[in-house]
Amino acid sequence: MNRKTSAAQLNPRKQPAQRRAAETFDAILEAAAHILERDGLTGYSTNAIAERAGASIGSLYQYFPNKDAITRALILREMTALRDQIASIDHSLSGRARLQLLVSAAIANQLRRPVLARLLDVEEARLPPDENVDRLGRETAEIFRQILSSEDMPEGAGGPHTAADLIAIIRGMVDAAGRRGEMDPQNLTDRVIRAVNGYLAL
Amino acid sequence: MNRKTSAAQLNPRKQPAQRRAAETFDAILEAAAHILERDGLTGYSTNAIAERAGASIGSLYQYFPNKDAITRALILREMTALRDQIASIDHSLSGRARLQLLVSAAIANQLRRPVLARLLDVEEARLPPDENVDRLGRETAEIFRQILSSEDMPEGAGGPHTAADLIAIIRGMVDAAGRRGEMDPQNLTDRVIRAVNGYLAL
Amino acid sequence: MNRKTSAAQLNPRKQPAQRRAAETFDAILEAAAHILERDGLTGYSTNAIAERAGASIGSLYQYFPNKDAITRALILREMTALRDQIASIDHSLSGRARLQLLVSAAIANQLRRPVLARLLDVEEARLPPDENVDRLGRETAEIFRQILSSEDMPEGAGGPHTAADLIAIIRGMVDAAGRRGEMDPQNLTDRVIRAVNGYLAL
Amino acid sequence: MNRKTSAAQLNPRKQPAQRRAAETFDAILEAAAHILERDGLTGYSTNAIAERAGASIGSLYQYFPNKDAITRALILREMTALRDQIASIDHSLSGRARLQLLVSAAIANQLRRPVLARLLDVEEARLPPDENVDRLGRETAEIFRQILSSEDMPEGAGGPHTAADLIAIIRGMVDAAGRRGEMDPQNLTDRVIRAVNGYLAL
DNA sequence: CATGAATGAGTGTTCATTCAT
DNA sequence: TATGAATGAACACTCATTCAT
Repeated sequence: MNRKTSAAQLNPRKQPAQRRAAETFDAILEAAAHILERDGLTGYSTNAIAERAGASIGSLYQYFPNKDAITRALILREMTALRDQIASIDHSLSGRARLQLLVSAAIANQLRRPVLARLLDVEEARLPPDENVDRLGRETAEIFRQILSSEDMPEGAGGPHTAADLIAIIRGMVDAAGRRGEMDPQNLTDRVIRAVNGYLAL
Repeated sequence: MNRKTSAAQLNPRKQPAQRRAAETFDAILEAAAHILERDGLTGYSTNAIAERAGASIGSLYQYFPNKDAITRALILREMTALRDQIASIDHSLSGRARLQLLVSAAIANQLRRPVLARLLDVEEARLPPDENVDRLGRETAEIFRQILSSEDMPEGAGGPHTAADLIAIIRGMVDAAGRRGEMDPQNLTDRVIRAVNGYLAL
Repeated sequence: MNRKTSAAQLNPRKQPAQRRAAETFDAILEAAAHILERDGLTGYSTNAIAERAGASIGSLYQYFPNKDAITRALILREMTALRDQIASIDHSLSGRARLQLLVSAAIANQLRRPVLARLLDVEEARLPPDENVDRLGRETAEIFRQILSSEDMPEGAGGPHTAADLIAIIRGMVDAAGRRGEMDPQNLTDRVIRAVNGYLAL
Repeated sequence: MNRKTSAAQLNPRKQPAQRRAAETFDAILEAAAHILERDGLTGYSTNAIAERAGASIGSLYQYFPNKDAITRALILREMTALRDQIASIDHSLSGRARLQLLVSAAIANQLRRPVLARLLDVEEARLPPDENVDRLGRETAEIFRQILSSEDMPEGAGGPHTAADLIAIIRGMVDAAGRRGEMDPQNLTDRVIRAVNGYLAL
């Protein structure tokens, strides 16, 4: 896919301090998301992104040091959305209630833009590890773990792989359904929740 | 002067009739698998495949009409392995026993060469539909369905999405574990079986 | 990751708006003409054209979507030169006088760069029909027809094939002379005019 | 088109002494002619020729040292046909009568397989000069000259370029008609004869 | 002699990235 | 800072030709 990825160049170039800069930054990200959804990895080129964003290719490179940095920013954007959502779950609820909200949020996150989510998964696997992505992943897993270690949870629900397994089950099922063109999100959600509850022996 | 782009040449070019030909064919496939595992999609080029196979680029194109045909042959090879394995499960066993064997086979299949399996999944999603791949997929799902509709299986285990869901759960969990570099296959297998059984309410 | 072969991209990619762009565009065209003359179709490669034009291969593809588009632009350039020349013939002259000017212009056009003209004829026959080329051809034939249907022309001079026949006679004689390395253009012109007048029974 | 054309390798490799050899030789030539007519220069490859001839590519190279030698043999075959035809014109006829037969033969020769004739013209221009081709051309021109210098011919009909001019006129008109898809050979023949007679001031 | 698998230089084309304006 | 023309390494693929069997 890409030429060379010198390690130090994987994150956005500038903090978009000014309004206009932030707008261009977001426009590029959303353009990238759109192209990825509409044309897949095949059509995902920097020139296409810049054109769709209404920016010049030169401008794009003012905000991102290279193409992978755009992809990574997109991954971070989506991961952050999920993290924020599950971080806001009411702590006073029971473990079980919080778990249902957690799982629903994860499903919704994957189901909102399923094609984009799938391709970002693929890209995430291709990219070298990134500190920010890793940190967000750890934070998300930590929230899972807290909920899974509530009193009303079964023994062992808080095992070292549980959070990762749950996310993998959700992603796997939703991605596969998306590929098959499955259309009924409620039915899909029911099945995913069944799988998660079954895994947790709930 | 100009290229001809004959639309749908997606399958191997020649039946490897002679011994030497069959060897070259297999060498190319195995080289492709190796490159995919070692370098990912980034390094997966026809020239790299040919070099690794110890063949010239011209030879490669004697056996495959284009790059995608190599990938597809690889997908077929892996799918066939799984299909054959689960097709040989003893029909006289109980439904539950056959299901455990089925799931174990699927896990083993994904776990044998996890990186390869993952990337072939990605490529399969990108490639246009192929009759042979589709047929193999249908045959595999049919075997799932037969086992899931045994007498000792729960109601609704034979639902329209069950086979696909099970495969998605297995692939999702094993792929994610592979990405994290998880090392204990027995532990992973136990968790996958727990998830599958939970999903089936067994 | 395969090529897209968008079917009918046969015309220049960008209007050379800026000065520098126009220069590069022309440099590519003239380089293509030069290569064709010096090395024939054998040496007529995009890399050779770019190198001779002092441009990179990437630049070449900024101006032309593919190799055939270069050839077509060259054909149009030569056809336009002829059309413009004969379109400017003084309408107040007698039919016979205008015919002599017409034929002289056509001979001169073919004689100016005989090798190039010949090879462009060959390529034109190979290329799929193109609207612009066809239109120019029709416009040119129409001018022929107008002159041939003057009052002082013989009966039947305006027949449906007359324009095409005259062009074919001129091209055929001049091309063959060029191939034989004939050196005296005046002598050649005299013979061509004799053939044309003979054909028209003038 | 071709890689390298070492001068000494342009003619058939062996005199087809034995019957079987002669058959294969002819089969290859006719296959080449057929491919050229059906697929143009684009499809004119040694592998296609061998396949169509029912021979292996290895056999093809037993009879011809390289691809250009096939083309050249084809050119010789067609030139020989014309030369033989016009050589057999009855010497006791008047110059004018012999001329009409001559022109008719040349037209028929070009009209018999017009696409093939056109493409062989193109290839002849691309190939380096060849002794056999040159000799045949000289012989053909000599026959023209003899007829054109008959007593009943106009002054100057036997000029140094007359034979070449006549051939060029005929080829040019017939080729162009073929390209336009003209369908009425009698009408075309009439016009060609008019052009020839006009050129000769007959 | 015949075969056809193997070769590899060469071709057209793409696209991430740079830099003069 | 923004622009977009320019760059060129890299890629998929072809085809004339060779040579072991």
